[in-house]
Amino acid sequence: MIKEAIKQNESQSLLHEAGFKATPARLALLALFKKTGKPISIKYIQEHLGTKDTDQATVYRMVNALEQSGVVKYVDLKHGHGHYELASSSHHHHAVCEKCGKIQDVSCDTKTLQAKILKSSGFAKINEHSLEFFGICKSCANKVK
Amino acid sequence: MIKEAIKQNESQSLLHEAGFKATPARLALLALFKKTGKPISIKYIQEHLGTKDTDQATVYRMVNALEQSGVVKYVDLKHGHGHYELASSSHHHHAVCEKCGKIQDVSCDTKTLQAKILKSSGFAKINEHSLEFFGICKSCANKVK
DNA sequence: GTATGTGCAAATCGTTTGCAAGTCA
DNA sequence: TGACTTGCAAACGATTTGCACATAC
Repeated sequence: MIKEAIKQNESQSLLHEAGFKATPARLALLALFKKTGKPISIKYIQEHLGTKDTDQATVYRMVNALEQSGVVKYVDLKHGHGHYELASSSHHHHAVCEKCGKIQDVSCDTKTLQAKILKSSGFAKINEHSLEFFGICKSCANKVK
Repeated sequence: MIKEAIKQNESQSLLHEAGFKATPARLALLALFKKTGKPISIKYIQEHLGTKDTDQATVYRMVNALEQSGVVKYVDLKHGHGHYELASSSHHHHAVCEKCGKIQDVSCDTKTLQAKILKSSGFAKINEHSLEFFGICKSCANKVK
């Protein structure tokens, strides 16, 4: 598949540019991130990486390395463990359904928000912020009557 | 001290209303929350509860119980472990200095924010949100030149 | 007196690390 | 070849749990 080949090359370059070797596990990880498009857990990654098991330690190491180089982003969804997603997509946050766990992207006017905080907090610089919403999605609301 | 007595009675009623017994450890915990006024860690709680050591397990149990009854709030400051603060104070968020760990309260227009999200997310209800800022406070910025 | 709360130790969960062996460039 | 990666197992820190004892009401 030409399409697949292109995608793989993209990932390969991405890794090389970040200073990493393009190993099968890493390519599979990036493909998984692209495929799901949502924040996923370490466990989920492990179970969906491919046919052969990739060690937990390796998954953690890959994800941490990619996080430090800015390729992926850590997200805390209050599930007791971390979630990660590709950082490449535009800046956004999440709404998490407390019933079914469904995750919805939510846009965010970063500049306004951070500028406001900068003023009121007395900080010299705001590097980043986390913003997550927790509630009930419509389909769950309907189910429960 | 009359003032102390009043405070203790307040805490006592608070606990009773939430369905808990007013044990010394719990009263001390509430007093500590009131005194510090900032999100604190389990470790900090353990070390500052009073003269005699309170077991870790007890601290966790107290804090979880109080969280479930809505008396305290869990805050994730990306320190690798949870922080807690009294929920009674007005709704606000935090700016955390990545250098010195200083925590600054930040106000937040909850209604506007949640209403906006409600519209754009397609959720039936938003129960809560987390919003934390990470940056460099002024005194750290000055130190580093 | 009885339901709750506590201390202690062991268990569990998520995550990190040391080291020897394997792989990409 | 040589630096970077991986697997495995052990270590680790945060949090939870089982159980016998202690305490608030």
